[in-house]
Amino acid sequence: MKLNLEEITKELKNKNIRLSHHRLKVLEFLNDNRIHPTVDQIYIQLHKELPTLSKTTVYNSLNALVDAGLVKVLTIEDNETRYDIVTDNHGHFKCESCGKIYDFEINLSSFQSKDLDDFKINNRDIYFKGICPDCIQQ
Amino acid sequence: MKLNLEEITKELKNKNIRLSHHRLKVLEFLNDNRIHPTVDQIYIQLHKELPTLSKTTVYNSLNALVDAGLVKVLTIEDNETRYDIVTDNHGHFKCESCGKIYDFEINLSSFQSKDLDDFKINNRDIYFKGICPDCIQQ
DNA sequence: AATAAGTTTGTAATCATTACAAGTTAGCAA
DNA sequence: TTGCTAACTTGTAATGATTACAAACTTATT
Ligand SMILES: [Mn+2]
Ligand SMILES: [Mn+2]
Ligand SMILES: [Zn+2]
Ligand SMILES: [Zn+2]
Repeated sequence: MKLNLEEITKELKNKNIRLSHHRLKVLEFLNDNRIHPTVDQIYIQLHKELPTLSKTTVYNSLNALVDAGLVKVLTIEDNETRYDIVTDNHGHFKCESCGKIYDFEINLSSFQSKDLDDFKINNRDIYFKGICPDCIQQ
Repeated sequence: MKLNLEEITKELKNKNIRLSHHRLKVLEFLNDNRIHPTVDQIYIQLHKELPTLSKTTVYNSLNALVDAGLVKVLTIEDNETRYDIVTDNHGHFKCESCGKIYDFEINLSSFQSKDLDDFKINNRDIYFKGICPDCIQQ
């Protein structure tokens, strides 16, 4: 999938965030590598192309992109923050054997609970864990 | 609700974990304060009664209780691990205004995703965020 | 080109969590 | 009851992720 730069620049402009060279690289990485990467995975890879890139910039860029709503944070594991360029609602499954994170489609609006009738829900995260088919076969 | 000590001791024994004085205190705190507390909240409170208690012991105790399946970890926020003595499946809602975490009932097994037909699911976490009724009224 | 606002960098600081070694306690068996 | 051993607790040090900050740099606008 190709990034729509005009669209993205517009989104960012609303929040006085510039689409700098490095931020674009981070976006490209997320777009080309749909693996819900950690900061380190992004940094190590991009640093090969951009030797002057600092890890702080990766953090700054990701925070700016999250603020602009272009990227979503995943806290499926408590010791590693991951990032997802797909912001449409979907569920995440982490394999406890190989560590891979899978997307799955799920109708989140069907998750109604009477207990929440009077609550304003802004965000829904669904995290499952278990064993993926590849690892079951071993 | 009263803790069933025999039951708990048996659970722990299976894993060679003793129900020591401090662990029992941590369990009691979780049982009496259904607020999904952080390590710090537990430590600060218990330290008043047990001045020699160290924070490491709170971590050790919680890890042991989680290993034994008596306590569940919540990673609803990436910068603070929380703990729940209620291990039955239920959802969690965090109010972005007051920070309070609410339980809600939800039938997780009734929501299947075809994408996960071949996956073995061990754990399901549902985290919602938004504004709670108390904060909406302000 | 001048300007101002936003960005990047490197380093230092912070915060949560774990590692470790030494001393203490609990549970079991003699 | 006593002693033994494994498990537990403690304090401190180490680790790892993330943020703070100031100086240098870049970008967009005039
Ligand atoms: Mn995803
Ligand atoms: Mn709960
Ligand atoms: Zn797997
Ligand atoms: Zn609230």
